[in-house]
Amino acid sequence: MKHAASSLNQILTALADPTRRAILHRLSTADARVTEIARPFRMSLNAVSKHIRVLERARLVRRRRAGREHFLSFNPAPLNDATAWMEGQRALWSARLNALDAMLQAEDRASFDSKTKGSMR
Amino acid sequence: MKHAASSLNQILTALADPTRRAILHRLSTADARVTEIARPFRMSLNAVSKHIRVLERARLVRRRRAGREHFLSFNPAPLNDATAWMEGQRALWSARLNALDAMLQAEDRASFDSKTKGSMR
DNA sequence: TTCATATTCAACCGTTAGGTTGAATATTAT
DNA sequence: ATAATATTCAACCTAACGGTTGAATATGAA
Repeated sequence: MKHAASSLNQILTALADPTRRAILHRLSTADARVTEIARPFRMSLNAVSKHIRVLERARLVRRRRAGREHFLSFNPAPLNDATAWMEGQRALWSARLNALDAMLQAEDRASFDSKTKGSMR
Repeated sequence: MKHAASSLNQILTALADPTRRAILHRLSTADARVTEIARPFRMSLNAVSKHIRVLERARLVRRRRAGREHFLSFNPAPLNDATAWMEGQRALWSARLNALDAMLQAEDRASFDSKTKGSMR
């Protein structure tokens, strides 16, 4: 897998913008056309159109054309890639904590041994 | 919670850069100093220092100073915020699918009823 | 004290990102 | 055929991003 990093880049940069997250949120409850999606925003239709393209590039949004109107739909699959990466980090992190914990427990055992040995004449 | 969006912004923009993800990956297995972190990269120390600041702003990295050296550590907590948002989208999405499914099943039942009723003279 | 090391600050530079406006294109409605 | 609608394309602007270099600061070592 050589494209994993670059696709992760696209997914995460797509998600990093609040407007795009709002669009995605909207689409996760119902499909919608470009104009419908743009309406609630205070920016131009063109600006929203650009945001949608970014989401498409990240494969978070799919487009189905029907005449002059384009229906957009949410595709949750790429979110798995993102969460997978995060889970990976957390896994490394907890592995490290477990190792540290084991080490400390071993130390405790050693200190207990030495104490009992000392007090046990 | 009014700062949630802006902190999500910071977290996701921090994660959206591959250099920063590499730094985080490195830190999730062991703490390290700035110079240590910078060494494997082909960019200047200053560039890495900047990346670290972005990660700090997102609270994904903590800094502990000891004399002239700064020890950095990974803080996984903000990843929860990010995954929580994604899980939210997926939840909406599957709710929607469930609703659609229920609707289709109801339709099937109706069509079955009308068929049996029709054949039942 | 002097020198070396660890790190940031400050200024700059090229590229990209997010936004605007205006025109182009394609489709539907009158 | 004409007009209205839905959407993108193209050019442009500004601010932010990722990077560089050079100097500043603070601490540790000789």
